[in-house]
Amino acid sequence: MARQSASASAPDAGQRAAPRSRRGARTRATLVAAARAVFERDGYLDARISDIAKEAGVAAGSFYTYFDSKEEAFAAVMETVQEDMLHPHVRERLGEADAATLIDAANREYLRSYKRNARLMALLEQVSQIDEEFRELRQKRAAAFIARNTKLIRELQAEGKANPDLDPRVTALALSTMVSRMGYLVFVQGERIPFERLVGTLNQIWVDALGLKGGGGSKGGR
Amino acid sequence: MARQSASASAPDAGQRAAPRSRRGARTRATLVAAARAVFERDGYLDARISDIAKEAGVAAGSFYTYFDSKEEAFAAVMETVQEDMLHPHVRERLGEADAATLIDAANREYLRSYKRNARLMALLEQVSQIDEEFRELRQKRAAAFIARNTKLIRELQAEGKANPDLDPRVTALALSTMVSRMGYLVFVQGERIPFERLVGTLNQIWVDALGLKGGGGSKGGR
Amino acid sequence: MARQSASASAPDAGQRAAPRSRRGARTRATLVAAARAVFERDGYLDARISDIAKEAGVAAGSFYTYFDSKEEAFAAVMETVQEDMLHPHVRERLGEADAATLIDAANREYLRSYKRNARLMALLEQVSQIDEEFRELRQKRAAAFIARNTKLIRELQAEGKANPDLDPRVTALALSTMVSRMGYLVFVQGERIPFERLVGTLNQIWVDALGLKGGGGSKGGR
Amino acid sequence: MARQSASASAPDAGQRAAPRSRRGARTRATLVAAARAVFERDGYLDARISDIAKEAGVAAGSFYTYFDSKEEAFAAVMETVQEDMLHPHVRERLGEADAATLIDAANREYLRSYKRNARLMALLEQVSQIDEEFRELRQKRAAAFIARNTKLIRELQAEGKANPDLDPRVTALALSTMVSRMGYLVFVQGERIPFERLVGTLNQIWVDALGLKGGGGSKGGR
DNA sequence: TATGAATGAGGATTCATTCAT
DNA sequence: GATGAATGAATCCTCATTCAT
Repeated sequence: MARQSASASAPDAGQRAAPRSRRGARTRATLVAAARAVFERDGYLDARISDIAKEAGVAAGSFYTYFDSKEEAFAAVMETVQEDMLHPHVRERLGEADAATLIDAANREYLRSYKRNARLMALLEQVSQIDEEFRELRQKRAAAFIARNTKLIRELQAEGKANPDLDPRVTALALSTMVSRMGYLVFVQGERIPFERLVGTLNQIWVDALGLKGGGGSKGGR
Repeated sequence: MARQSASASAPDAGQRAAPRSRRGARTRATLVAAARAVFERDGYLDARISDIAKEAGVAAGSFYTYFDSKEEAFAAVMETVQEDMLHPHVRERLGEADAATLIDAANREYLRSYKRNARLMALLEQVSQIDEEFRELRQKRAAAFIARNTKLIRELQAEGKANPDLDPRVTALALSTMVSRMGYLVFVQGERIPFERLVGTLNQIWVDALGLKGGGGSKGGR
Repeated sequence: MARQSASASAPDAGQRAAPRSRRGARTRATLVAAARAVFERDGYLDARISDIAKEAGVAAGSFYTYFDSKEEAFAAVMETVQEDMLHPHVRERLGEADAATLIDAANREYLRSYKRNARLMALLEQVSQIDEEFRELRQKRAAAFIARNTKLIRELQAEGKANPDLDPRVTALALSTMVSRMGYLVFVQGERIPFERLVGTLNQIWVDALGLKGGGGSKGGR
Repeated sequence: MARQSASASAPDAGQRAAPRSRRGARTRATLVAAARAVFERDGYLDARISDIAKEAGVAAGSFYTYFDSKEEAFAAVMETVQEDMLHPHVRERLGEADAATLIDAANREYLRSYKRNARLMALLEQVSQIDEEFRELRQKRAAAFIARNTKLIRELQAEGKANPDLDPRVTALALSTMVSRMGYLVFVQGERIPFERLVGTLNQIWVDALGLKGGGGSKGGR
């Protein structure tokens, strides 16, 4: 699994030069935090630049010292969670665990971080529907997950552990999308499903869909 | 399965009285068609009332003879596809077919109509991120599907045909969401998957996830 | 001398459609008059759209019903004086007068209309230094004069009445420019020269420079 | 002809004290050069203080160590060409040459320096239309030329070499203005006239307009 | 002197909605 | 019903100038 630097998938074309003084860096950070607060409170569309500045306690014009536009400020906010959303490195941590364990860890990890950053995920979902650039950003991120899972399915098939009839890419797409969307439904839309039941059911669907043989069916929301 | 009148799930608070004259009805229809065209062309946010009026060949003010707002016009547009999106009554048509056949028919039907109305589905997705009212509309629609599928799973479990360990509702949610989201990915986002492979793979995941016994596994994107 | 329609040399690309109602036409005219007043009072750069609207007694936004920008409003103002500035048709009026008489009439006419429209000419001069589009407009206008005078000199040379050694175009340029610039100095900059002395001196320079033979040297600021 | 110190005609009210340190003098010079470059590149109106500072490689605030405003910086730029634009002292150099020779030398000299400093002359022309102060500066400069030429015409008339009927001042104004404006047309506006033809034609007009007797008519754009 | 961040006044512009004809 | 003009609230954004370090 290739490591991806957080900044690689961020749209950073046209970003302002970093502040040159310590004071500037501080102000910029304040603005990013303020932007996050305002975005989460008002939503992307209703967030006004002047409110972000006010929230940060700076003059309206100072916003433009650091960002050219609301989009750029939003991108800066998203960068602050890149690290947390990207991660799992599940495999490295688990070593040579069996497939079901791996899947459980990945789903669990993913949904946990979805929960942690639910408001921002909701925002990204919203902004993706509004701004082409962020639609692409989101897609690129998703693509990384899909690619990883496609590879996983291929390997399991090669090892004779998973149903060889499946199209690895389409299956990975469907199952990944399912997990991601359930995160949205539960943590953003407020669909009431206990965390363990959520993870367990999704794990089970993965395991059954892949037709995993051997290994522990011990997980699952049963 | 209860029939739902098309208007039942539409937000109809504040809707204007229907036009009384024949001319009025014609103008209203023209405006709805124009609204659809403009929404599909420019997206919801960038669609201007004046553009809709222009597209319809009427004066800007005339828009307000029939709608109070952009939202209302959008609702009117969505109503025109209700019938097509609401659908399948698969069961009625198929009679007592086996579960796999039923599932195939339902998924196939759903994805076909998704494809047919892709641009509007994209719009609904967009508007749902912007307007609370339409978020609810979409959720209500989805709820109808989920309820139906929950019931289906319960019945299959009762008949001993499906894995009794599954939580019927969570499973229905996950699998339905998966199908719906794949429709979005393929027909809106442009993810390139051949139709039969798409349907086949999704069917297969349903069948495997439910642990269906007996009946035809003949379908499937293999 | 070819007739030129007033609109031919005006930059009308991108102009708004003409008002469709009588009321609209009235408001537009009011705005043009207000724009002229504000431009003359404050100069082009300091004229604010909102002041023009206020002067016209309409809401700020109404300006944009008729013009897209300050430039367009200025163009509309200039069009109202096109007719007056373009004209002379001196020759038609005078018939076959001798050259000196013709020159006197042309210069006299030109300077009179310069005086009448001095404030607008000053504005055009200013705007020409600021806006490329109007620089070209002014140049095109000047070119019409130059062309006419070039032709006049050629004809006089052909008839043996003017110094054949002169380059007709360069001479026409120099002499025309001289008249035009003197108009600016006297009527805009406020250089104090009595009108008759101004016209007389310029006529004399034309006559002497062209080396006109025969005909009346009776004019001249002597 | 009275010598004029370069600074005499510059608006020096409010000018900052000269830099005291050697470093200061260097920075100031850098800023003046940068200002010239930016003015010539962007025009006066579009030139931003911050761009001048950037061009000079100093912080924005440093600009204000040396100038109070854009106007003052522009004045400083103009001062650097004063010497070159201020003229010829033709007479001193030529001694008692005849009038035609004198005129040729003056026009030639003037147009040459106009060509050399065309971009700055264009700027001065532009700024004169924008800033009262510089309008006056330009007028004062022109006045010096006019005065000199008025005097020249008077002397020629007194010596019986020039047409005694001419109003010396108006004639000087018209002829000087003509030369200056032709410089603008050719070197700024890009009117295509070969230098010798330009000078020759203008000389000829001067000679003919003054009715110069005796001396060489050898010059002229023939 | 130099730095570069912070300030904030000031106008442009858009468009949903109203309304007189 | 239809018209299309009029309204004006609501932000955006720029950039000269100041000032703490």
